[in-house]
Amino acid sequence: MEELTARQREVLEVILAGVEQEGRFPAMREIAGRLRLSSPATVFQHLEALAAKGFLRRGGGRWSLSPRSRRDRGVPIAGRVAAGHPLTAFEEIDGYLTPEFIGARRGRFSVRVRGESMRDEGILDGDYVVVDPEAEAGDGDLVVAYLGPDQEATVKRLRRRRGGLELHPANPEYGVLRVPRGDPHFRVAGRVVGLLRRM
Amino acid sequence: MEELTARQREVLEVILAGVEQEGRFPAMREIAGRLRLSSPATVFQHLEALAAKGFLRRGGGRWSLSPRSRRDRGVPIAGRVAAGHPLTAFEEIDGYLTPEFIGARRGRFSVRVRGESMRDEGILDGDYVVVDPEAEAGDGDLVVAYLGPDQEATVKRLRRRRGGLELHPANPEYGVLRVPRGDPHFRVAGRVVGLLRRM
DNA sequence: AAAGATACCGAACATTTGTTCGGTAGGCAA
DNA sequence: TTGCCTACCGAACAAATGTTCGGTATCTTT
Repeated sequence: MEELTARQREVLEVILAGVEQEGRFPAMREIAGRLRLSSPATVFQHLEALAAKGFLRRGGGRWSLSPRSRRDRGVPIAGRVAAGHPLTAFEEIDGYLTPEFIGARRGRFSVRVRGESMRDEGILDGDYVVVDPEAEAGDGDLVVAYLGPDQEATVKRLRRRRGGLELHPANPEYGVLRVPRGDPHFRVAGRVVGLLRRM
Repeated sequence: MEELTARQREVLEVILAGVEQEGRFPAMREIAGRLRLSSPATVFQHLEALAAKGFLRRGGGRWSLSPRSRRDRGVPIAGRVAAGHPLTAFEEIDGYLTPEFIGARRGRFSVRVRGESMRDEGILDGDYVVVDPEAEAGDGDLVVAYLGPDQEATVKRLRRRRGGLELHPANPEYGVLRVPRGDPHFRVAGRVVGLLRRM
Protein backbone atom coordinates (compact mmCIF):
# COMPACT_ATOMS: atom_id res chain seq x y z
CA MET A 1 0.00 0.00 0.00
CA GLU A 2 0.94 3.60 -0.32
CA GLU A 3 3.62 5.20 1.77
CA LEU A 4 3.33 8.21 4.00
CA THR A 5 5.17 11.48 3.52
CA ALA A 6 7.36 12.76 6.30
CA ARG A 7 4.80 15.32 7.37
CA GLN A 8 1.96 12.85 7.27
CA ARG A 9 3.91 10.54 9.52
CA GLU A 10 4.41 13.39 11.96
CA VAL A 11 0.69 14.00 12.04
CA LEU A 12 0.00 10.31 12.60
CA GLU A 13 2.61 10.28 15.34
CA VAL A 14 0.83 13.06 17.19
CA ILE A 15 -2.48 11.24 16.87
CA LEU A 16 -1.06 7.93 18.08
CA ALA A 17 0.60 9.65 21.02
CA GLY A 18 -2.74 11.16 21.96
CA VAL A 19 -4.58 7.86 21.76
CA GLU A 20 -1.91 5.96 23.63
CA GLN A 21 -1.22 8.47 26.35
CA GLU A 22 -4.56 10.17 26.85
CA GLY A 23 -6.94 7.67 25.40
CA ARG A 24 -8.59 10.02 22.98
CA PHE A 25 -8.33 11.21 19.41
CA PRO A 26 -6.82 14.71 19.45
CA ALA A 27 -8.86 17.56 18.01
CA MET A 28 -7.58 19.16 14.84
CA ARG A 29 -6.67 22.42 16.54
CA GLU A 30 -4.83 20.37 19.11
CA ILE A 31 -2.81 18.60 16.44
CA ALA A 32 -2.19 21.94 14.76
CA GLY A 33 -0.81 23.33 18.00
CA ARG A 34 1.61 20.47 18.45
CA LEU A 35 2.94 20.82 14.92
CA ARG A 36 2.94 24.62 15.05
CA LEU A 37 0.30 24.96 12.38
CA SER A 38 -2.11 27.84 12.60
CA SER A 39 -5.01 26.51 10.59
CA PRO A 40 -7.16 23.47 11.28
CA ALA A 41 -7.71 23.29 7.54
CA THR A 42 -4.12 22.17 7.09
CA VAL A 43 -4.59 19.37 9.56
CA PHE A 44 -7.82 18.46 7.83
CA GLN A 45 -5.97 17.91 4.58
CA HIS A 46 -3.43 15.69 6.28
CA LEU A 47 -6.17 13.64 7.86
CA GLU A 48 -7.82 13.20 4.49
CA ALA A 49 -4.53 12.03 3.03
CA LEU A 50 -4.05 9.60 5.91
CA ALA A 51 -7.57 8.28 5.44
CA ALA A 52 -7.03 7.85 1.70
CA LYS A 53 -3.97 5.75 2.44
CA GLY A 54 -5.85 3.62 4.92
CA PHE A 55 -4.40 4.82 8.18
CA LEU A 56 -7.49 6.58 9.45
CA ARG A 57 -11.21 6.18 9.14
CA ARG A 58 -13.88 8.78 8.91
CA GLY A 59 -17.39 8.27 10.22
CA GLY A 60 -19.97 10.96 10.67
CA GLY A 61 -17.79 13.92 11.32
CA ARG A 62 -15.45 11.98 13.53
CA TRP A 63 -12.08 10.42 12.93
CA SER A 64 -10.74 7.15 14.25
CA LEU A 65 -7.72 4.93 13.86
CA SER A 66 -7.83 2.12 11.36
CA PRO A 67 -6.36 -1.26 12.36
CA ARG A 68 -3.32 -0.71 10.20
CA SER A 69 -2.10 2.35 12.03
CA ARG A 70 -2.07 0.60 15.35
CA ARG A 71 1.46 -0.12 16.45
CA ASP A 72 2.09 -3.06 18.67
CA ARG A 73 5.63 -3.83 17.69
CA GLY A 74 7.31 -2.59 20.82
CA VAL A 75 11.03 -2.18 21.22
CA PRO A 76 13.47 -4.10 19.03
CA ILE A 77 15.62 -6.80 20.57
CA ALA A 78 19.17 -6.44 19.32
CA GLY A 79 20.46 -9.76 18.09
CA ARG A 80 24.01 -9.32 17.08
CA VAL A 81 25.22 -5.79 17.59
CA ALA A 82 28.09 -5.29 15.21
CA ALA A 83 30.37 -2.31 14.97
CA GLY A 84 28.91 1.09 14.44
CA HIS A 85 25.46 2.08 15.45
CA PRO A 86 23.24 -0.70 16.53
CA LEU A 87 19.93 -1.58 14.98
CA THR A 88 20.29 -0.04 11.59
CA ALA A 89 19.57 -3.24 9.71
CA PHE A 90 16.75 -5.70 10.10
CA GLU A 91 19.11 -8.66 10.19
CA GLU A 92 20.32 -7.48 13.57
CA ILE A 93 16.90 -7.64 15.15
CA ASP A 94 15.84 -10.79 16.93
CA GLY A 95 12.31 -9.69 17.64
CA TYR A 96 10.30 -7.12 19.52
CA LEU A 97 9.42 -6.51 23.11
CA THR A 98 5.65 -6.74 22.90
CA PRO A 99 2.98 -7.39 25.51
CA GLU A 100 2.88 -10.99 24.30
CA PHE A 101 6.62 -11.30 24.75
CA ILE A 102 6.23 -10.09 28.31
CA GLY A 103 3.73 -12.84 28.89
CA ALA A 104 0.42 -11.06 28.46
CA ARG A 105 -2.29 -13.65 28.03
CA ARG A 106 -5.85 -13.79 29.13
CA GLY A 107 -6.19 -14.69 32.77
CA ARG A 108 -2.66 -13.86 33.78
CA PHE A 109 -1.77 -11.18 36.26
CA SER A 110 1.24 -9.87 38.09
CA VAL A 111 2.27 -9.24 41.67
CA ARG A 112 4.94 -7.03 43.14
CA VAL A 113 7.59 -8.91 45.06
CA ARG A 114 8.20 -7.89 48.66
CA GLY A 115 11.33 -8.83 50.54
CA GLU A 116 14.60 -10.48 49.69
CA SER A 117 13.67 -14.10 50.18
CA MET A 118 14.33 -15.05 46.53
CA ARG A 119 17.44 -12.91 46.13
CA ASP A 120 19.73 -15.76 45.10
CA GLU A 121 17.52 -16.56 42.13
CA GLY A 122 17.69 -13.01 40.91
CA ILE A 123 14.29 -11.93 42.20
CA LEU A 124 14.61 -8.69 44.13
CA ASP A 125 12.43 -6.51 46.31
CA GLY A 126 10.18 -4.42 44.07
CA ASP A 127 10.27 -6.72 41.06
CA TYR A 128 7.05 -7.67 39.33
CA VAL A 129 6.39 -11.32 38.57
CA VAL A 130 3.92 -12.48 35.95
CA VAL A 131 1.67 -15.27 37.21
CA ASP A 132 -0.19 -17.88 35.20
CA PRO A 133 -3.05 -19.16 37.36
CA GLU A 134 -3.88 -21.91 34.89
CA ALA A 135 -0.43 -23.43 34.69
CA GLU A 136 -0.02 -26.61 36.70
CA ALA A 137 2.35 -25.95 39.58
CA GLY A 138 4.53 -29.02 40.06
CA ASP A 139 7.49 -29.99 42.21
CA GLY A 140 10.32 -27.51 41.81
CA ASP A 141 8.27 -24.81 40.16
CA LEU A 142 8.43 -21.17 41.10
CA VAL A 143 5.00 -20.14 42.38
CA VAL A 144 3.04 -17.34 43.97
CA ALA A 145 1.10 -18.58 46.97
CA TYR A 146 -1.31 -17.06 49.43
CA LEU A 147 -0.60 -17.82 53.04
CA GLY A 148 -2.33 -17.54 56.37
CA PRO A 149 -5.58 -15.83 57.33
CA ASP A 150 -4.39 -12.58 55.76
CA GLN A 151 -3.82 -14.28 52.42
CA GLU A 152 -0.48 -12.63 52.05
CA ALA A 153 1.11 -13.21 48.67
CA THR A 154 4.58 -14.70 48.53
CA VAL A 155 6.95 -15.96 45.85
CA LYS A 156 8.70 -19.23 46.58
CA ARG A 157 9.86 -22.47 45.04
CA LEU A 158 7.36 -25.28 45.54
CA ARG A 159 8.43 -28.73 46.79
CA ARG A 160 6.08 -31.67 47.17
CA ARG A 161 6.98 -33.68 50.27
CA ARG A 162 5.47 -36.49 52.27
CA GLY A 163 2.67 -35.07 54.30
CA GLY A 164 2.29 -31.80 52.47
CA LEU A 165 4.10 -29.07 50.61
CA GLU A 166 7.13 -26.91 51.22
CA LEU A 167 7.91 -23.41 50.08
CA HIS A 168 11.62 -22.87 49.63
CA PRO A 169 13.23 -19.43 49.64
CA ALA A 170 16.42 -18.68 47.75
CA ASN A 171 18.21 -16.90 50.54
CA PRO A 172 19.98 -18.59 53.46
CA GLU A 173 18.62 -15.98 55.86
CA TYR A 174 15.09 -17.25 55.32
CA GLY A 175 13.62 -20.57 56.35
CA VAL A 176 11.58 -23.19 54.58
CA LEU A 177 7.82 -22.91 55.04
CA ARG A 178 6.03 -26.20 55.62
CA VAL A 179 2.37 -26.44 54.68
CA PRO A 180 0.42 -29.37 56.10
CA ARG A 181 -1.92 -31.15 53.74
CA GLY A 182 -5.37 -29.59 53.85
CA ASP A 183 -4.34 -26.19 55.23
CA PRO A 184 -7.43 -24.07 54.54
CA HIS A 185 -5.44 -20.86 54.39
CA PHE A 186 -2.99 -22.03 51.77
CA ARG A 187 -3.58 -21.51 48.10
CA VAL A 188 -1.30 -21.53 45.08
CA ALA A 189 -2.17 -18.56 42.87
CA GLY A 190 -0.18 -19.90 39.96
CA ARG A 191 3.17 -20.46 38.40
CA VAL A 192 5.59 -17.62 37.80
CA VAL A 193 6.25 -17.28 34.09
CA GLY A 194 8.12 -14.00 33.90
CA LEU A 195 9.71 -11.11 35.72
CA LEU A 196 9.97 -7.39 35.15
CA ARG A 197 12.11 -4.78 36.83
CA ARG A 198 12.20 -1.02 36.53
CA MET A 199 15.48 0.71 37.21
CA MET B 1 -9.73 4.15 46.43
CA GLU B 2 -13.41 4.36 45.79
CA GLU B 3 -15.35 1.65 44.07
CA LEU B 4 -17.43 1.80 40.96
CA THR B 5 -21.10 1.03 40.77
CA ALA B 6 -22.29 -1.58 38.30
CA ARG B 7 -23.61 1.04 35.93
CA GLN B 8 -20.47 3.13 36.11
CA ARG B 9 -18.42 0.08 35.19
CA GLU B 10 -20.62 -0.46 32.17
CA VAL B 11 -20.02 3.10 31.05
CA LEU B 12 -16.28 2.72 31.51
CA GLU B 13 -16.40 -0.51 29.58
CA VAL B 14 -18.02 1.21 26.60
CA ILE B 15 -15.41 3.95 26.70
CA LEU B 16 -12.50 1.52 26.89
CA ALA B 17 -13.92 -0.50 24.01
CA GLY B 18 -14.09 2.66 21.93
CA VAL B 19 -10.53 3.66 22.69
CA GLU B 20 -9.14 0.20 22.11
CA GLN B 21 -11.06 -0.70 18.99
CA GLU B 22 -11.49 2.65 17.29
CA GLY B 23 -8.79 4.71 18.87
CA ARG B 24 -11.02 7.50 20.03
CA PHE B 25 -13.01 8.61 23.03
CA PRO B 26 -16.70 8.00 22.28
CA ALA B 27 -19.04 10.98 22.31
CA MET B 28 -21.64 11.11 25.03
CA ARG B 29 -24.52 10.53 22.67
CA GLU B 30 -22.60 7.57 21.31
CA ILE B 31 -22.21 6.10 24.78
CA ALA B 32 -25.87 6.81 25.44
CA GLY B 33 -26.84 4.88 22.35
CA ARG B 34 -24.82 1.83 23.34
CA LEU B 35 -26.36 1.75 26.80
CA ARG B 36 -29.86 2.59 25.54
CA LEU B 37 -29.98 5.89 27.30
CA SER B 38 -31.84 8.70 25.67
CA SER B 39 -30.19 11.68 27.29
CA PRO B 40 -26.56 12.79 27.10
CA ALA B 41 -27.09 14.36 30.48
CA THR B 42 -27.26 10.92 32.04
CA VAL B 43 -23.95 9.97 30.52
CA PHE B 44 -22.53 13.26 31.66
CA GLN B 45 -23.34 12.41 35.24
CA HIS B 46 -21.67 9.04 34.93
CA LEU B 47 -18.55 10.62 33.48
CA GLU B 48 -18.43 13.07 36.34
CA ALA B 49 -18.68 10.20 38.80
CA LEU B 50 -15.92 8.31 36.99
CA ALA B 51 -13.73 11.40 37.03
CA ALA B 52 -14.36 11.97 40.73
CA LYS B 53 -13.18 8.43 41.39
CA GLY B 54 -10.07 8.89 39.34
CA PHE B 55 -10.87 6.83 36.27
CA LEU B 56 -11.26 9.72 33.86
CA ARG B 57 -9.81 13.17 33.43
CA ARG B 58 -11.45 16.31 32.27
CA GLY B 59 -9.62 19.07 30.45
CA GLY B 60 -11.21 21.97 28.67
CA GLY B 61 -14.44 20.41 27.60
CA ARG B 62 -12.83 17.13 26.66
CA TRP B 63 -12.58 13.82 28.41
CA SER B 64 -9.66 11.43 28.49
CA LEU B 65 -8.63 8.25 30.23
CA SER B 66 -6.58 8.46 33.36
CA PRO B 67 -3.63 6.06 33.73
CA ARG B 68 -5.50 3.89 36.16
CA SER B 69 -8.26 2.94 33.76
CA ARG B 70 -5.97 2.12 30.88
CA ARG B 71 -5.63 -1.53 29.93
CA ASP B 72 -3.55 -1.78 26.84
CA ARG B 73 -3.20 -5.48 26.42
CA GLY B 74 -0.64 -5.80 29.14
CA VAL B 75 -0.59 -7.85 32.30
CA PRO B 76 -2.74 -6.43 35.09
CA ILE B 77 -0.92 -5.68 38.33
CA ALA B 78 -2.83 -7.10 41.25
CA GLY B 79 -3.23 -4.50 43.94
CA ARG B 80 -4.83 -6.29 46.83
CA VAL B 81 -5.76 -9.84 46.00
CA ALA B 82 -8.36 -10.96 48.47
CA ALA B 83 -9.81 -14.41 48.76
CA GLY B 84 -11.61 -15.82 45.79
CA HIS B 85 -10.79 -15.10 42.22
CA PRO B 86 -8.44 -12.23 41.72
CA LEU B 87 -8.83 -9.39 39.27
CA THR B 88 -12.48 -9.38 38.46
CA ALA B 89 -12.93 -5.71 39.20
CA PHE B 90 -11.08 -2.58 38.27
CA GLU B 91 -10.61 -1.57 41.87
CA GLU B 92 -8.20 -4.41 42.45
CA ILE B 93 -5.91 -3.38 39.65
CA ASP B 94 -3.02 -1.03 40.24
CA GLY B 95 -2.03 -0.72 36.60
CA TYR B 96 -0.71 -2.78 33.75
CA LEU B 97 2.62 -4.33 32.89
CA THR B 98 3.49 -3.26 29.39
CA PRO B 99 6.73 -2.81 27.49
CA GLU B 100 6.48 0.88 28.34
CA PHE B 101 6.38 -0.03 31.99
CA ILE B 102 9.97 -1.24 31.90
CA GLY B 103 11.08 1.67 29.79
CA ALA B 104 10.39 0.56 26.25
CA ARG B 105 10.03 3.66 24.12
CA ARG B 106 11.00 4.94 20.76
CA GLY B 107 14.76 5.10 20.33
CA ARG B 108 15.44 2.48 22.94
CA PHE B 109 16.26 -1.14 22.36
CA SER B 110 16.94 -4.27 24.32
CA VAL B 111 19.79 -6.76 24.57
CA ARG B 112 19.92 -10.28 25.86
CA VAL B 113 22.31 -10.72 28.74
CA ARG B 114 25.02 -13.37 28.39
CA GLY B 115 26.91 -14.78 31.35
CA GLU B 116 26.63 -14.54 35.10
CA SER B 117 28.76 -11.49 35.71
CA MET B 118 25.90 -9.44 37.18
CA ARG B 119 24.35 -12.28 39.14
CA ASP B 120 24.54 -10.56 42.53
CA GLU B 121 22.45 -7.68 41.27
CA GLY B 122 19.74 -10.02 40.10
CA ILE B 123 20.65 -9.96 36.42
CA LEU B 124 20.91 -13.51 35.11
CA ASP B 125 22.01 -15.23 31.94
CA GLY B 126 19.22 -14.95 29.36
CA ASP B 127 17.59 -11.85 30.81
CA TYR B 128 16.65 -8.99 28.50
CA VAL B 129 17.66 -5.48 29.49
CA VAL B 130 16.12 -2.33 28.00
CA VAL B 131 18.73 0.22 27.00
CA ASP B 132 18.36 3.98 26.66
CA PRO B 133 21.07 5.19 24.28
CA GLU B 134 20.30 8.83 24.96
CA ALA B 135 20.56 8.73 28.74
CA GLU B 136 23.76 10.16 30.16
CA ALA B 137 25.73 7.33 31.75
CA GLY B 138 27.32 8.60 34.93
CA ASP B 139 29.40 7.14 37.71
CA GLY B 140 27.68 4.17 39.30
CA ASP B 141 25.15 3.66 36.53
CA LEU B 142 24.31 0.30 35.07
CA VAL B 143 25.27 0.36 31.40
CA VAL B 144 25.56 -1.73 28.28
CA ALA B 145 28.98 -1.28 26.69
CA TYR B 146 30.67 -2.55 23.57
CA LEU B 147 34.17 -3.87 24.11
CA GLY B 148 37.14 -4.88 22.05
CA PRO B 149 37.54 -5.36 18.31
CA ASP B 150 34.57 -7.73 18.25
CA GLN B 151 32.34 -5.11 19.86
CA GLU B 152 30.93 -7.63 22.24
CA ALA B 153 28.03 -6.29 24.28
CA THR B 154 28.30 -6.49 28.02
CA VAL B 155 26.28 -5.29 31.02
CA LYS B 156 28.28 -3.77 33.84
CA ARG B 157 28.29 -1.02 36.41
CA LEU B 158 30.23 2.01 35.26
CA ARG B 159 32.80 3.75 37.48
CA ARG B 160 34.66 6.89 36.51
CA ARG B 161 38.25 6.72 37.74
CA ARG B 162 41.43 8.67 37.30
CA GLY B 163 42.83 7.83 33.92
CA GLY B 164 39.75 6.24 32.48
CA LEU B 165 36.73 4.13 33.21
CA GLU B 166 36.04 0.90 34.99
CA LEU B 167 33.37 -1.70 34.38
CA HIS B 168 32.42 -3.50 37.57
CA PRO B 169 30.74 -6.90 37.59
CA ALA B 170 28.46 -8.01 40.42
CA ASN B 171 29.99 -11.41 40.92
CA PRO B 172 33.23 -12.13 42.81
CA GLU B 173 34.26 -14.67 40.19
CA TYR B 174 34.65 -11.92 37.62
CA GLY B 175 37.19 -9.15 37.55
CA VAL B 176 36.95 -5.41 37.05
CA LEU B 177 37.53 -4.25 33.49
CA ARG B 178 39.69 -1.15 33.14
CA VAL B 179 39.26 0.99 30.06
CA PRO B 180 42.03 3.49 29.32
CA ARG B 181 40.94 6.93 28.24
CA GLY B 182 40.60 7.09 24.50
CA ASP B 183 40.21 3.38 23.87
CA PRO B 184 38.89 3.27 20.29
CA HIS B 185 37.16 -0.05 20.78
CA PHE B 186 35.17 1.04 23.81
CA ARG B 187 31.71 2.52 23.56
CA VAL B 188 28.84 2.90 25.96
CA ALA B 189 25.63 1.88 24.23
CA GLY B 190 23.48 3.41 26.92
CA ARG B 191 22.03 3.14 30.36
CA VAL B 192 19.96 0.15 31.46
CA VAL B 193 16.46 1.26 32.40
CA GLY B 194 14.59 -2.01 32.74
CA LEU B 195 14.78 -5.78 32.81
CA LEU B 196 12.67 -8.65 31.56
CA ARG B 197 12.98 -12.36 32.31
CA ARG B 198 10.98 -15.18 30.79
CA MET B 199 10.69 -18.41 32.71
C1' DA C 1 7.30 25.94 -19.13
C1' DA C 2 3.50 23.61 -17.56
C1' DA C 3 1.46 20.26 -14.52
C1' DG C 4 0.84 18.11 -10.39
C1' DA C 5 1.86 17.03 -5.65
C1' DT C 6 2.55 18.62 -1.08
C1' DA C 7 2.18 22.00 2.46
C1' DC C 8 0.20 25.83 4.37
C1' DC C 9 -2.93 30.01 5.44
C1' DG C 10 -7.28 32.75 7.30
C1' DA C 11 -12.09 33.31 7.32
C1' DA C 12 -16.50 31.53 7.51
C1' DC C 13 -20.17 28.08 8.53
C1' DA C 14 -23.17 24.17 10.00
C1' DT C 15 -23.01 20.63 13.08
C1' DT C 16 -21.81 18.30 17.07
C1' DT C 17 -20.18 18.55 21.35
C1' DG C 18 -20.04 19.12 26.35
C1' DT C 19 -22.71 21.25 29.78
C1' DT C 20 -26.51 23.20 32.72
C1' DC C 21 -31.14 23.12 34.67
C1' DG C 22 -35.27 21.37 36.60
C1' DG C 23 -37.63 17.37 37.50
C1' DT C 24 -39.07 12.04 38.27
C1' DA C 25 -38.27 7.58 40.42
C1' DG C 26 -36.38 3.75 43.23
C1' DG C 27 -33.51 1.84 46.98
C1' DC C 28 -31.50 2.13 51.43
C1' DA C 29 -30.23 3.88 55.99
C1' DA C 30 -31.16 6.74 59.93
C1' DT D 1 -40.73 9.65 57.63
C1' DT D 2 -37.13 11.99 56.22
C1' DG D 3 -33.10 12.17 53.99
C1' DC D 4 -29.40 10.73 50.67
C1' DC D 5 -27.54 8.41 46.78
C1' DT D 6 -27.91 6.48 42.22
C1' DA D 7 -30.14 6.50 37.81
C1' DC D 8 -32.59 8.63 34.38
C1' DC D 9 -35.23 12.15 31.43
C1' DG D 10 -35.95 16.26 27.89
C1' DA D 11 -35.01 20.85 26.64
C1' DA D 12 -31.92 24.39 25.88
C1' DC D 13 -27.41 26.80 25.15
C1' DA D 14 -22.56 28.28 24.52
C1' DA D 15 -18.45 26.53 22.90
C1' DA D 16 -15.68 23.58 20.28
C1' DT D 17 -15.62 20.77 16.41
C1' DG D 18 -15.20 19.22 11.61
C1' DT D 19 -15.57 21.12 7.15
C1' DT D 20 -15.53 24.14 2.94
C1' DC D 21 -13.59 27.74 0.09
C1' DG D 22 -10.28 30.58 -2.14
C1' DG D 23 -5.67 31.54 -2.24
C1' DT D 24 -0.12 31.34 -1.82
C1' DA D 25 4.43 28.95 -1.97
C1' DT D 26 7.67 25.29 -2.92
C1' DC D 27 9.02 21.45 -4.78
C1' DT D 28 9.48 17.57 -8.50
C1' DT D 29 8.11 15.64 -12.78
C1' DT D 30 6.63 15.98 -17.41
